[in-house]
Amino acid sequence: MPAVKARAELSEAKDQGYYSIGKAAELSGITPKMIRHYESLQLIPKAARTAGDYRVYSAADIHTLRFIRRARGHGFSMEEIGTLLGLWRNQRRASEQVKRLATKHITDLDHKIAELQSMRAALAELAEHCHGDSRPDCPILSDLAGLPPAE
Amino acid sequence: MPAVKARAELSEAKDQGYYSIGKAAELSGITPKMIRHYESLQLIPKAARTAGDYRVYSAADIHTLRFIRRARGHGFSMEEIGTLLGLWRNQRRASEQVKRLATKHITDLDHKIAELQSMRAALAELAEHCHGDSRPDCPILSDLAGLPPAE
DNA sequence: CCTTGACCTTGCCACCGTGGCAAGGTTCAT
DNA sequence: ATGAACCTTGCCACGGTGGCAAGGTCAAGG
Repeated sequence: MPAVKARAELSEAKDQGYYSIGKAAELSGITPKMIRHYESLQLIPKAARTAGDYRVYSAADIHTLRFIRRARGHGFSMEEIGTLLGLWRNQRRASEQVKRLATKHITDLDHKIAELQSMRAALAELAEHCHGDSRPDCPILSDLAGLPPAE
Repeated sequence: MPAVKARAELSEAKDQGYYSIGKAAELSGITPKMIRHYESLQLIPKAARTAGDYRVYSAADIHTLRFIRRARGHGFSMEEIGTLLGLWRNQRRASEQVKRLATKHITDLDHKIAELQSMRAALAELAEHCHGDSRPDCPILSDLAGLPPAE
């Protein structure tokens, strides 16, 4: 008897406020591919399935996916997002835990920013002294070669 | 007849100023693993081999490896480094080409820096308003959930 | 001569986050 | 009933790096 209702199950699901993975992707801004990936990482619970084995998502699931998308936007790693989701779902969390995670992430970002900035500064300095014309002499290459800027 | 000289070939090579991959790694600051990887990417030419199939490196090879290490330190991608190596080896290059590559890379760095900085600013703002105590209310989670900072 | 240990060889798997493609199944509208 | 649009799983790729395993080579010392 599952076969009987199978044919219409997806549209039934739609009627009841459930979404296919494509629709969930559209609503959350996460590709179907990544939604499946997050499921495999156990970031999100296994989606319910129709008789035809299609995943279906509730409005609450979409909400979770949006949460993930925003967290990615802040640069959190998948692992951190897993923790954040746990805290979000736990009504008895302490805001201290969230803040600690965020603060740690901010210092990570600071390190990355500082690293990129020092690369940028070094390169800008070199590029500034490069003629940038048809001559071969170039302080950038000299630097990479480990020579004094022999310009 | 290769078998005759095989036994001593590595030490012979050493006498002639050639280095094993481990020594090259030590001198260049690049792990043996990555040296092999760069070879497979054709970033560096295939190393010569002893009769025992050990790779051997000349002082010039070490120089190239150092070049790569410095370029990585400036954040250039492998592909960009390939181009830089080509320019370095080409006596008739125009410094303009090098400068263009570097300038492009600087703007890439600027984009990344700006992205990280905006993440950092947003998070810092949220974290600042988080009590960070035992209470569950947290503007960081509210933000991720897409809610107004309901604090 | 033979052993020992340090080094080398190749090859495969992992990370992270994402994208692509292929081969097949389902659903829906015409 | 057919075709288009969607879904399913599974594998491969990127970049750049690390790890591990199973085997070969080399130098030194008993």
